[in-house]
Amino acid sequence: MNKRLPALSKSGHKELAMSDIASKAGVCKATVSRALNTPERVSEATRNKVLAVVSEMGYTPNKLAAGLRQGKSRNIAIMLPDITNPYFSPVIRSIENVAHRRGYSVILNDTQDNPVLEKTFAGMVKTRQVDGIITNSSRIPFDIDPSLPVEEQLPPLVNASEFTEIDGIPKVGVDNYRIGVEATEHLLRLGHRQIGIIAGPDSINSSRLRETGFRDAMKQAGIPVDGRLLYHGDFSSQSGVEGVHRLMQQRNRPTAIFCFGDLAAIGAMHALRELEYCIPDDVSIISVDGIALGEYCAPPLTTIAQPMEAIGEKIAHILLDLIDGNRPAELLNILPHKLIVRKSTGPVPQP
Amino acid sequence: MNKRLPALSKSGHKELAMSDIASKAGVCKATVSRALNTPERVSEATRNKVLAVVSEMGYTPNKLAAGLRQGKSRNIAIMLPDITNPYFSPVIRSIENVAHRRGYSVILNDTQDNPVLEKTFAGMVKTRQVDGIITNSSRIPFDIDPSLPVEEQLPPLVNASEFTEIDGIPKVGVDNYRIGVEATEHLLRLGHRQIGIIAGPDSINSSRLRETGFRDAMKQAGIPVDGRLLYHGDFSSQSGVEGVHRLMQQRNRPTAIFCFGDLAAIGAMHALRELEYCIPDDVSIISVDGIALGEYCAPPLTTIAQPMEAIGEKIAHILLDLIDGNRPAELLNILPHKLIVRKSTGPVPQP
DNA sequence: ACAAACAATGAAACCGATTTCCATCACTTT
DNA sequence: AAAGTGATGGAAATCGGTTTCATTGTTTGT
Repeated sequence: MNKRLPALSKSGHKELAMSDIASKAGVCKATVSRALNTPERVSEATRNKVLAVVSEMGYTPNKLAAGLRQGKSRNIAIMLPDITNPYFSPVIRSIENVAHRRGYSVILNDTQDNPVLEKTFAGMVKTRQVDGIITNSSRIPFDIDPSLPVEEQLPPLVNASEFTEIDGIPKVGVDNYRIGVEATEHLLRLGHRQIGIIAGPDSINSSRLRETGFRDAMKQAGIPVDGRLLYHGDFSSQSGVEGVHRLMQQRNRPTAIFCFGDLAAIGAMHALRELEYCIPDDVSIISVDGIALGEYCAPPLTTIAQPMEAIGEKIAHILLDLIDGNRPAELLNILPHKLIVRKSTGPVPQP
Repeated sequence: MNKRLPALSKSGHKELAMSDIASKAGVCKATVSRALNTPERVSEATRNKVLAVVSEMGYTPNKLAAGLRQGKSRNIAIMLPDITNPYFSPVIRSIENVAHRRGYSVILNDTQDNPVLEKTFAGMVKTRQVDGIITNSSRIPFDIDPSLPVEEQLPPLVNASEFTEIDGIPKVGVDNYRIGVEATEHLLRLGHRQIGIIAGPDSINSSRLRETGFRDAMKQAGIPVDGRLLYHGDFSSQSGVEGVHRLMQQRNRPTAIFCFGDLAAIGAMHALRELEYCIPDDVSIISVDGIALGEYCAPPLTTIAQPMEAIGEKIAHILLDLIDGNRPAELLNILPHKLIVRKSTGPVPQP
């Protein structure tokens, strides 16, 4: 039927191969490869000749071929539960920046927090499509045999933001327990005693840790925690709305709400405004993340900011070091968070 | 010095190759390949035997090798000016979804709107790292010879959101002129006569088009456009703040502002609140994009929403079709936008 | 019953780089 | 002057698949 065409590109000519450069320059392929990759191993004269031909003909080596030979794709993958959460954007951006500087490209995987998809994407390292993986999940998408050392069973892997319990895996993130404590302490300092939380799912580590920090800070201050003031959402704005509805209908209404993510806080503030509560005069709101938009909320959001850029850079460097065969100096990398006090928190209302 | 180790993986064993499966199954490589890729070309008995060995040994083919032979990486790249803009997230997510369903992975490139970086990333198609590219820019990062047909000079490429003037390139986006017209008409319908705009850079096509739509709608209504009510920012929230400062200090203050992006609108609303203007009682705000957060603004943002998911899907399908050698039915794909009226626009204030 | 068509599979070429191994050749060194 | 050293670069192996081509055995058609 349809005659098979020779493997030509659309424009009708085959892509240049290294052998074309070699013959044009009157050397062999190996020399071209050396001139390009290890210039010091080739005489200056030859190198210049080769390089001239290369740029004259506009040659670019085929990375798939190089990758096949070297067993490296020079790609890394980043798996995230939800690319729509603005928390991730700056992290991704700095990962991408570092990767690019170090000669790697970044493949993005939105897993929707779905373990099946996580496993699928994790397969990309077996297929050599990527050399390493960044996960933002408390699950790691590989089966490990607990009787053997973890490092020997895993590909280059960095666990970011959300930590697995498994040891031996490099982790980069913040101290969620301290964040929980400090957010609560900020509210306590302002005189709040009825404090509600809009947490994340209990299955999520960072959420549990923040909650523990909250409880410990409350206990420290000698204030009993009212279980009805604890709402578990999913970090979304919508869950912030629902959390406020739930919390504000309690007899013992909170005068302050600690949201476990800026997105939820934005939803919470929206719901409070709709219910005609004033922020912070009736209810204070504090949250965690430090997304750029927090500054433009009504009122501007008090939040504990995570150093997203620094996190991204650290993640990328550790992963690429791992790929280069270098274990990181520290397995657990906790980066400093920072309380940013804006207008959404204020003194407890006088009754 | 350091003895070169044999090419073993960390866990001390070489990755399985197709030949291992072949010998274990008592067939040749070609048959394994066929059993995996074109099962109908292999007898049922052989196929089952091969598949059994494959799953028993946990074999996954090396995609770099396949890619090299086929001249395809099964990766696509998406270049964006700023991954931090929440407009892009849903677009990326649906591109990624479609790509995944069709067997492709997505490489992300944050170009920071930098033409040099754009060219660098565009090089990924020459190196065979990706099979096609999605650009969100009015520049295309390839040199084209105007005397030759465009299609023959370019790799599979889809131009999204921001269009180049060059014909012959598949484009997916919205009708920015109509968006400009309709946003303006909405304000006119509410009785506004002094309308300001916080536009994007004049170098950006979509911004110019929206501005033209705005001007035409004004002319249609017989209202002269006051040049001092036209502010050109960069779509950022900060530029929204600055735009408001500029616009509200004019003698002829606007009673409504049309922002060319939700992020800018959020900044604008923030600045208005700080200056103690009421929205929409003193000033109405309308914008374009339809990011999720618009619903949670104070007040909720009236905006002309772009169908981000649909855009992403269309982009991905066209690009992958192009890679498969199929030209799209339409080069210019304009998807329907939708005015979402919320609380940030209202009738013109009575003086 | 015999040619033609077809299905199933193996052998080998191929994709395009990198890397190993080896042969030169020019210098030192003794 | 012989031997050792280092720089240079070519030939060929290699990475791990896919695809072409040839071979064999089995149907089908007349």
